[in-house]
Amino acid sequence: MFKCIRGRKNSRERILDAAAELVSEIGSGRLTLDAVAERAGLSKGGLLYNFPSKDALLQGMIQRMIDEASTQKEALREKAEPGPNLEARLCTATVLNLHCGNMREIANGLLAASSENPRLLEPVRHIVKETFGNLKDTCEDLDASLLAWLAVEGLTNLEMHDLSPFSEEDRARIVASVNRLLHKGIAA
Amino acid sequence: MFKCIRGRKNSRERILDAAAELVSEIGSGRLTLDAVAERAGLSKGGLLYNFPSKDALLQGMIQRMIDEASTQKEALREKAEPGPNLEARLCTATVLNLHCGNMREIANGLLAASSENPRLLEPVRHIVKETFGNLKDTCEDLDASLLAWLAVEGLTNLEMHDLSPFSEEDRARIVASVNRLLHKGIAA
DNA sequence: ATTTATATACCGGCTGGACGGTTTAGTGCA
DNA sequence: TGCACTAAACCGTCCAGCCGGTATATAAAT
Repeated sequence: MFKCIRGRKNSRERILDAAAELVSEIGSGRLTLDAVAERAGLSKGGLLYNFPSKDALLQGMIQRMIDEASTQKEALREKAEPGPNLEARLCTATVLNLHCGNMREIANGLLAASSENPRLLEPVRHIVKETFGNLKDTCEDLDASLLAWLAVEGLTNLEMHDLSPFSEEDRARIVASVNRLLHKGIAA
Repeated sequence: MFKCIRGRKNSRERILDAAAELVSEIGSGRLTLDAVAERAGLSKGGLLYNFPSKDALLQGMIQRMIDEASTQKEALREKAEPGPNLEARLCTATVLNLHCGNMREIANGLLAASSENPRLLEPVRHIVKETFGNLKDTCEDLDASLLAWLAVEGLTNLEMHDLSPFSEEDRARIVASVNRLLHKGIAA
């Protein structure tokens, strides 16, 4: 099992990477199976062998994003410093990680699914709802936690659409502000 | 000039409304000229008479959003209460208005343009950059201003993708938190 | 050991339908 | 006469999904 004769690496991963990159480069509406197959280094038939339809491919992108986020969050929870609003701190850090460095494109499944078939966002809808519930249940300062969460969502959304006007330093400063908000709250 | 014989209302407006609604309902990737024409209550020829290409239509959606935002912002500036971080307060209020009530779909041009042809977002990119510049130049508390701005961006983005888990009360509470943040800042 | 069978992983040409855009011929109002 | 369309046919392109085939690996049978 887990054999991969032709590909050097798991084909599914290569395909998902290719799709995510292409969304960044040419826009979610121009994502075609042919383009993904070429970028991933296999044929269209091979692509459809791994993902039997375009919807399945988009679902795979969404699922990987969710799995990756979940893994990262639990990893962060292990080494989390004690302090207030833990869940919100984990949540913001995860969202920021998902759109940083070599992960920069992993969230592009959102754009692709949203443009092609909004129903594919159902799992994401569920996660968002769950996240909100967690924050409500566990965070000492819900107002600050929500603001922090929404702010990193806003930041990553700007970055996804390539609309961010922020330099690396700007981004760092914003992240620092988010953390300060989560530790100190809004002034009285 | 500005005559509109057949339509009860400006055709261009009806077309833009129809397109924005359709993006909400069927997803930006499934936005077709035929569907827009049907929804707007005119023929495809009539649609292409008003917007000679799909790109032109998307550009029109973006432009209306920008114009609407600019108008609203200046209207808000007239009756703005004195206080800190004026520009950020105008900015957040405008973004929130653009995604509220009968305006709910006006920002959908972003999704449509992003999926079809990301280059059409250039004017938005410019506005975002300018907004950031304004905040930097005029806001007493830049950190709080940026967080507030990004938070409402995050909120409206969730709403655009129909991912928001927030009730009306939740939303009101978040908006109140944003305003508190802009008036009081982050705790020391 | 050799043949046969089956499964895995993939190739790549093809087709049918959808879609953007054009064209043409005509309509009703000012 | 010009403006703002309607109605419908049409064209070329693009693209998802289909399908027959291929190479390799493993298993079973002889």
